[in-house]
Amino acid sequence: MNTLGNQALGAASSCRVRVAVEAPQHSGLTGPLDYLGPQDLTPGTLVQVTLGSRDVMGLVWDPLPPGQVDEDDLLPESELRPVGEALDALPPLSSAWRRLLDFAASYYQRSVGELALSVLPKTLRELDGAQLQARLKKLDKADAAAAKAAADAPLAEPARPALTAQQQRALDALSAEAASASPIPSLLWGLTGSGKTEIYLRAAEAALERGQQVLVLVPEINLTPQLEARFAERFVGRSIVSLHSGLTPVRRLQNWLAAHLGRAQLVLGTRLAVFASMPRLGLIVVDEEHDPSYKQQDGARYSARDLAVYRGHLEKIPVVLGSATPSLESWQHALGGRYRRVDLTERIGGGALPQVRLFDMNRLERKKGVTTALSVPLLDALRKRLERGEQSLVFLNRRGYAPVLHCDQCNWKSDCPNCSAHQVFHKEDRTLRCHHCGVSQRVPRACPSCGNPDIAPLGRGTERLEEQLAAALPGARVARIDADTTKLKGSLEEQLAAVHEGEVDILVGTQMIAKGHDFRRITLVAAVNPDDALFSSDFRAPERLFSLLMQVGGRAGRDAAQASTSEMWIQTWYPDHPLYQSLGQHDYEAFAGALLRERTTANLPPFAHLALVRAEGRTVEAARDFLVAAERAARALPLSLGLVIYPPVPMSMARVANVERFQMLIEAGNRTQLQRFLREWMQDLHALKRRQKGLTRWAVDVDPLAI
DNA sequence: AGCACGCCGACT
DNA sequence: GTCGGCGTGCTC
Repeated sequence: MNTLGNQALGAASSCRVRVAVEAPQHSGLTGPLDYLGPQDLTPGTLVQVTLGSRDVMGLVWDPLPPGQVDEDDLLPESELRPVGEALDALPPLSSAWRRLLDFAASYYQRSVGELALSVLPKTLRELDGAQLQARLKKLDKADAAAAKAAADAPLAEPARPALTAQQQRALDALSAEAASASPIPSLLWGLTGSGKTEIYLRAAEAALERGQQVLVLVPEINLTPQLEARFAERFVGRSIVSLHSGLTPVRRLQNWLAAHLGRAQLVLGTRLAVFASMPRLGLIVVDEEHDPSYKQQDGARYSARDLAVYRGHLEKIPVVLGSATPSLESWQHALGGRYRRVDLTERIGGGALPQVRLFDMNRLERKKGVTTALSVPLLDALRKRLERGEQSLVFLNRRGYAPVLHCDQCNWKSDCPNCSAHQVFHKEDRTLRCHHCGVSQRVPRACPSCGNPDIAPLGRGTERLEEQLAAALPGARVARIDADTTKLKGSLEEQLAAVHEGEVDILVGTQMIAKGHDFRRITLVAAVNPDDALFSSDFRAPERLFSLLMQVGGRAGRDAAQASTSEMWIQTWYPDHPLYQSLGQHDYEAFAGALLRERTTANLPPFAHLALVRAEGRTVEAARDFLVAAERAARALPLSLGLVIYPPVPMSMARVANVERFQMLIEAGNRTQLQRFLREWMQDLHALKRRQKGLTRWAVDVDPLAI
């Protein structure tokens, strides 16, 4: 690395520079490392540095305030290595951005370097100075051309629908917040179809007019094109880019640069976009803020929604969190006044929410050996839609034909050889497949254990439901949309188009069809077997079920003319369950209230703060022993009152792909307490890891979604 | 995580 | 003799 020495020597004087380097979490290196660099090296600049024997990308970090420097910990300058080439063609990442990353790294217990570098586009990390300059020049040219084209084209005034009185009030509330010197986040609580997107558009418009950039987060990649189209239509001539993991590397770099250089006025993206560098950021929108996809599930397990709120606080800009069924965390914040609640309770255009009918499955006469997936009244209701030429949607969140094959002579079940789960029977291709590790085999002709030829499917998935519907309703055009029918690229769009074209009478699907798609002609939605989630060990399962059913229900009655006749059927063995009762009234508020009371007594979030340490090993012992040692280390730390350490237990899915998994839970009364404890404990865990043989991985999950 | 260093077995 | 197996430990 010759180029670097020259540059370091060329500067008037070299001094100690802190550089966040791309060292993985497991190195145990947390903070930035010290290097020697020119005095005028601006924090936020990308630099090439040597780490051990290899060259890695680093990011110049802020010097420690003099009071915080621990002289004893400091390596003497003579042992520091010089920084390499600086990519100073790129404007430095801002101080606000660095503070966001400092916070995120420390909150989620990762090294800043690892986090900061991992949220930059891969291509950027691989570029050298000359390549970067070439890229920037190319971008300049493209920009100039686009600007010229925009100037030449007459600006058509986009159609802006008139706001309802309620929307106007909501927008006024958001504007008031935007005008505040340090705004608090707004929780936009709006039913499906109540016009939340229009509010986002108007709020964005106001920010753009102030010359600011706007960041809009959505939970899933497949929701970006839709929203992007909506924004593009409204903001003709403005520069809109998207940021998500589905982009090609070069595209991702281009879009990231456009945001970083302040040229993209709107940035739309999934959770990783919360780290987009935006110098004039003026508004952050988090759509469907309750969605679990905002929580990263590997690497640094951050919550993009929570970081969006923190970022808004840092930059003193408004944050809008939108949802029909807010997370209990956000709801509680709104109740406590930390967020401003803004309500949209009416559907646009006079549409009504479907009437909810709870069908009590206990009323079915039970015939031996007959699986009654579909009740007679539901079939009648479906038949009625069929006769009227209306569409129905039947929702079952379980793909495949049947979740398990069973031999009733010897009690054999189609267990997965690698996981603590059943292999699912897929009739279409005659396979048994594990949905966790992917292992697949042909369906056996007879019981592999006792030879009984009469092995039978137990329970039902979407494949079987499709079959049963077709048999029960001759002549109906039944279609199925789930992960199996949409494996090919573009096939989801294709199948949705067929539904829109009216080529389908009854659509069977998993939660895939719950989100975003605006089916105009559906007047009946049925959930045939939603009960499982009521008794899940996951304490957030009811919240998710409510939200999912609300969302699925929202697919019906979008067309005002048919809204009055639209229905949502729920087949349940527990029609009196409070969740269904609240759902029947479309009463999220009552439901949230009841859940919050439960959470208070059970001391669960949002009233407690949790962290989970997970360990994976080749053997049960390896995974368990690591956590046993971790527990011992934890108890040796000075523990403050209210901090609870739970003993290690196997995860609910104890084995996946032949990996044994254990976890242990930490519960704290408040965030600071949890943070302080974790910071200490992490040191121990890094040390323990090195001594634990057979341990494949371990990770800490702060604010875990499921425990 | 990489990557080097190091200390033992089977090859040209 | 030395090529290479992957256990151990470090990276400013």
